[in-house]
Amino acid sequence: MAPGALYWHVANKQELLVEVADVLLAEIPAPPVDRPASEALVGLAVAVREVLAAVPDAADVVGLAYAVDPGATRPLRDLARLVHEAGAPAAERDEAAALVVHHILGSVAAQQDRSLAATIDPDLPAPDATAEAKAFEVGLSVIVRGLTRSR
Amino acid sequence: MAPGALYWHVANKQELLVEVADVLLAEIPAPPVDRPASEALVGLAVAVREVLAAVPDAADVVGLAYAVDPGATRPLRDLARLVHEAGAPAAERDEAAALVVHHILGSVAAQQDRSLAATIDPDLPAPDATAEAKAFEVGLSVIVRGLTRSR
DNA sequence: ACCTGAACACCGTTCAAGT
DNA sequence: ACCTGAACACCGTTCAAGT
Repeated sequence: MAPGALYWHVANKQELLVEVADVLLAEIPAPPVDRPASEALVGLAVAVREVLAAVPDAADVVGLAYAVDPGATRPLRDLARLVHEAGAPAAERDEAAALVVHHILGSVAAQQDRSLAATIDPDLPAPDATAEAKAFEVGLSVIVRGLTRSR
Repeated sequence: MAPGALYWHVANKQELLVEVADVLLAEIPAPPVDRPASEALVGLAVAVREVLAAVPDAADVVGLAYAVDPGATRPLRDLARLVHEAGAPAAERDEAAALVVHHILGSVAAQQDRSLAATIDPDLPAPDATAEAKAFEVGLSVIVRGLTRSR
């Protein structure tokens, strides 16, 4: 297809990227209902992070879509609901959910930045995926503590 | 000056933006020593966010620099120290500091994304800077609670 | 309805030539 | 040492013309 053909389907590049982000997030399974909210929240956040970590530039794309419409995708709506059930007051639900999303996207972007930097400059160490995931979960646990503390 | 003249001073645009970010971060005052760490942490995070929000692409640029070398700039070193003093165990200090940085950069990127989207699509609301700052502080307070809870 | 092909403006970058 | 001016490749977007 010629590049210009895309503009029959979307108004601009941003709109295209939003649809790409939707497709990426759609393959994430719904969180379990028979678990504590804080536990389900951690599981969902880890799942979202895993999916995005595999896709170059995923953080930018999803970040743009989320910034424009935070409730556009089901996994991120689930995330906001679980944040509330895990202890965030209703009035602070969206702000606390944004914190979780920022941590996910920041973690993905940092890992991809380190990976890119390592291929450009061979002196730099390539990131270890399991260590990155573990560091992410440490930050997550700080958030979860902050949420449960607030009810 | 002609645009090409810049390339006598820097290798590429990314390097230029890194220097811009460094200059901006450098003018952030050191946190006060006569205040509780959690309070100083909030003040510093807010100051960093304010400065970066004014610079296009600041989140990407600082994110890349931080991913490669988290301790490169003084304000971000101060941030990691205050995170520790606010309650993060030494073993989790860097991971908790990364959480704060992710929240700062995510908040800045989201605000700039929304601003850009509003100029492209006039139906979308332009972001309100003070509301954005307030939402950021709600997330920050969740982090601070999670930190103080962990000691 | 959907696509091609050619065009346009814009931008990051290079480089020979100037002072 | 530092800058200009012209060039280049690349990319987002438009649009008339095709099927």
